[in-house]
Amino acid sequence: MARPREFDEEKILLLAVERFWEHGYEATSIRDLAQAIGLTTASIYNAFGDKHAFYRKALDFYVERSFGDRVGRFETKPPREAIGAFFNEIIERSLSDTKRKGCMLVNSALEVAPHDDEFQRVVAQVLVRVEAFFRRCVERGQKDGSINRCQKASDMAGTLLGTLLGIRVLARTRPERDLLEGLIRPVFALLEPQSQSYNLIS
Amino acid sequence: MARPREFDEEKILLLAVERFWEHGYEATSIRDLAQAIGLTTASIYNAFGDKHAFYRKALDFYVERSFGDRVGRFETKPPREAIGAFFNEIIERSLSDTKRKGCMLVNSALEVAPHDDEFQRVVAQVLVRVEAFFRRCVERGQKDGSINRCQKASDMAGTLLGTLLGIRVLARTRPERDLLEGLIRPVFALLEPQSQSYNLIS
DNA sequence: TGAGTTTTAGACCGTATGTTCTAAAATAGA
DNA sequence: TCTATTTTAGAACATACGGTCTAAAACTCA
Repeated sequence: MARPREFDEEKILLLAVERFWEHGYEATSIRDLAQAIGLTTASIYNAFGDKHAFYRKALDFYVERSFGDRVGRFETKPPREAIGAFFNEIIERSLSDTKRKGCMLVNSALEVAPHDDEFQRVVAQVLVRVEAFFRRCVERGQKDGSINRCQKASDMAGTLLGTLLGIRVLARTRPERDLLEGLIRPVFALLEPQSQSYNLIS
Repeated sequence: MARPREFDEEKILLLAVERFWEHGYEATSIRDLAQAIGLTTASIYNAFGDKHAFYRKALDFYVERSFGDRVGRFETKPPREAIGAFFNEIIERSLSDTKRKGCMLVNSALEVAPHDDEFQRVVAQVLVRVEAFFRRCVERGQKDGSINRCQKASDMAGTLLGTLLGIRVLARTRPERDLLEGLIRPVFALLEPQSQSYNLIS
């Protein structure tokens, strides 16, 4: 038919994610991207549309990489463990994030979603997915007795989602292990079947 | 001495905060600001320095308005009430935030702090202040028996700070009352002296 | 009133932005 | 091998950016 592409779309998206993730939407120019990726701006426009569409594709790519498999992976574990492993991974990730990129979804939630209905929907949808994952974990745990039944599963799922988002914000300016590990302790205690009798101080 | 200023610095800062808050640092141009404020760019540069310094002044102004008096106001109340009132106010504020501006400090934590040491310090300092406020509340409550002693005050303060930040992120894309009020219920239960026996479902 | 000083208005500077154009290069099918 | 089609490279376009300059305006103090 015609001249074939000289690049691998997946590799391009990986590099695009990297830059959008680190600098955000506004502070990343098409020329930045072109140089980092090794393409001309014309090729980017030809292959991905305009900047808005390119960011959208990068974000989708990021989301699928970050949540797609992860949620499934954790969901096979016992509920308490699943939640614990999820948070531990987030904390380790946050602490080893030397470039302070944070979470691209959270970044998008604050930078682009509030002024753009499309991104608003996309981000909200992912947050709903994460919340649903937490709720399923809590419900399973409450059924098998490994998670405290004092709180409604939906409330607990919200708390876990809020805590997750809080960690991602906090770690961006204060990536301190003590702080992050300390703040999840009470939340985990909340899940513990008889948490109030454990962790007693003095 | 010389020609006097034609504007009131406080009114200018209020308008500048409004725009920086709504659109962020990158997406707000000096011309945007000049027009919104009713000054020329020359006057802005003359009075406030460059864009970076102007944003810094706007952020400081915002912080003092938002945290300065508030923390003091709440600190006179009984500890549990102080924390409860604080969160209720945040939730009401988030739900009535029709422009979805969120919290300018959180926005700064994600947009400017990670790439700028000065803002990194400023934001971290405010977060430390808020955390300290929560810790003082928890410590007072644990002393007078109104707050559960199962968790360390510093851990609880972290949890409260994380929850606060989480709410501010979540509300930006999903400003739903049920979600926000639900998510703080388990956190409040954690404070309750014998929370596990209350809030029992079925 | 006049000298000195600061603020104002708006043109201006160089650069960067998102995006498109032109033309060459590279393929597939006839 | 020729034609059709697509992707490339990079110049080009219009606009917007952060920031400065010039000159007039507006004041204080002598």
